[in-house]
Amino acid sequence: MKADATSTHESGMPEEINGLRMTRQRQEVYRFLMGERTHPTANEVFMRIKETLPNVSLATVYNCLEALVQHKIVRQVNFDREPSRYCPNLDEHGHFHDETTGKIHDVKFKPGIHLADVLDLPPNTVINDIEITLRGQLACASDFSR
Amino acid sequence: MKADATSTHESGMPEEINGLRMTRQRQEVYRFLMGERTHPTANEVFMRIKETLPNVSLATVYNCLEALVQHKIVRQVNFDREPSRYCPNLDEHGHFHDETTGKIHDVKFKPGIHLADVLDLPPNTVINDIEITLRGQLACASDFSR
DNA sequence: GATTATAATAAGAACCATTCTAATTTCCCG
DNA sequence: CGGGAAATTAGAATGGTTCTTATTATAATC
Repeated sequence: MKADATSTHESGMPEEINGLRMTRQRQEVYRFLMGERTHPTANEVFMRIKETLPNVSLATVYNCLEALVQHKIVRQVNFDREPSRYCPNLDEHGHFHDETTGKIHDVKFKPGIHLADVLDLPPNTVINDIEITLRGQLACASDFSR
Repeated sequence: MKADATSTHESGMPEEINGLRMTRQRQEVYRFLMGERTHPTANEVFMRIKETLPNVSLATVYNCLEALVQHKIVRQVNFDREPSRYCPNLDEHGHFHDETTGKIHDVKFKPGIHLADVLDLPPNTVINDIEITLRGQLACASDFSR
């Protein structure tokens, strides 16, 4: 029932991103996502930022994530009907779920390729969002190192 | 608690598909999906086959759908976290969700293109499943007619 | 700087697609 | 036909997410 005395702007984060006011909670969610590359779920974000903001609520984490997604600051990634995951990589890319390790990796297109170019869509189709997800096994030595 | 006297094989359906015994319920689910191209949800399948099998249960519809999916007879299609939809088209293809009409359309690749070929994956990666979903608006006159 | 309006947050209840459980029925195979 | 395995049913349970309501923080205005 009682929110923190969340003095909002002590960190080096801008007051707004893409028109979204960066409250303390949104900052923490965003900062965590930027540092993580494991595509965490809402609950994982929640557990992690509770260390910094002990009174944060799960609902707020969902609210923050939704706001970040709607302002195109992070992307929401879904594998089948598993819990949604969140990704700060805004480049056009897909996601590979390694069934051996459980890890999720970003997958880029080969140079010069854009998905819309290889799909057989009617002319003038407007594409607002694309999601590409793969499941499989990575060869042992592979690590997607860049 | 009481199941129908479901005499199984009066129709022209094979007794097995891909090693899956085609019970009456599975037949009805499969037949409906083959006739529909609207990518129905489990509940839509349920409501429809209840007309033929009044005692069918929703759990059975889920069981049937899962069995059909696992035997690669139909595909499960997910848009974000909306209810799963089911698709009898087994060709490699994606799905376009038209936000204007709410309809879902199959999307083919341009001739000769395979998704795995345009992705930048480590060598020897095993891909078990690919899902491509798009959201957007179809130009007015377009209808994906083939 | 104080006041009011608007937006964001917190806590927990509610939602709903899906899965699970237990009992019953059907199918398969001798 | 009989026994065991598989499938079905109905309803309860699950769990990620959303909703509701009250409270708190921020922005706008005086």
